[in-house]
Amino acid sequence: MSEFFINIKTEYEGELPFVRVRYEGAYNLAKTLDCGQCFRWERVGDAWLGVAHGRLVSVKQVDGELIIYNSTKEDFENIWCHYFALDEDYDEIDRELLRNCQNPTFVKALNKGRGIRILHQDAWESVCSFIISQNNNIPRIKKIIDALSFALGKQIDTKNMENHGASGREFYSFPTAEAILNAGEDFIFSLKTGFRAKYIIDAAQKWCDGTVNEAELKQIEALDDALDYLCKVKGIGLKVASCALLFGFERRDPFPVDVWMKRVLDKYFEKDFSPSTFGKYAGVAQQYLFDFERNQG
DNA sequence: CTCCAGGAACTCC
DNA sequence: GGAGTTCATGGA
Repeated sequence: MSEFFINIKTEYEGELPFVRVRYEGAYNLAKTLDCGQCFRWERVGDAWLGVAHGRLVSVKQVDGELIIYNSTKEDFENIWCHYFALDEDYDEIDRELLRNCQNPTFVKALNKGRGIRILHQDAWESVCSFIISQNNNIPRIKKIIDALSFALGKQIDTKNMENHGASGREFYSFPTAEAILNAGEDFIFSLKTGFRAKYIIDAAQKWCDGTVNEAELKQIEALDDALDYLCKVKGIGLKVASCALLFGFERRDPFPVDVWMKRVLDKYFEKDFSPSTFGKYAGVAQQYLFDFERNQG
């Protein structure tokens, strides 16, 4: 995969390292970071500032390139190339989806949504974030995740990032399961998590004691088995499990069905349509349809 | 005031 | 095994 980007080199803006990446195929950074799959990015001018995998970076898209500030060539190869899905061939993914489904609304959604990519987020962060997402709206999900991170995460150095929106601010990594478990349910509840506090604690408990093991879960091939595995956690049902697997466990076959997706399927698809029709990239199709129903329809 | 938000557990039948 | 209710919170 790194041969795609063989010519990437670390450049500097003052003492701030950055990389410039010419990507292959369609890429829509704004939609990718603002389509509801992630909750820790904010727009700063023409760039996006955010924390992922315990690091603070600023990203912008310009003339067929992504520029990632506060990243060296090594960070790019080890973290950001995969995180931003720059190592995947979305032209091929789109072709595969269109081979499997010619529903006119889906074709329209794909054409409008082309460039959305599914990030590769941290597994625990995905599990926890989508527990918080249940019966909640995106602005408030972000608030709660910020509060959790501020209270229990590790502070991140903002050195050299002052000119990218970090001036006078503090940034924190997403807290580990251990940190959340140690904080206790009452504290988690005090961060306005509501009825989800006990679910977050149960997830942290099972993550820490090995009942839910990231490596083990990633080994499971059958989607239904992986969903069942995550549903061992109280507060994780089919939809949250699907999101967590899609966004945090390297899978592209889960198809999360939420209130928006129910509307789409109800309005534009035949009654007995199964999302498995989309095949191994069903999750990408879901993102196109989600974007279509929320922002285009 | 009511309704809703990237739902899931619980309680009935 | 479905249908209805409940759960915190905040914004529209």
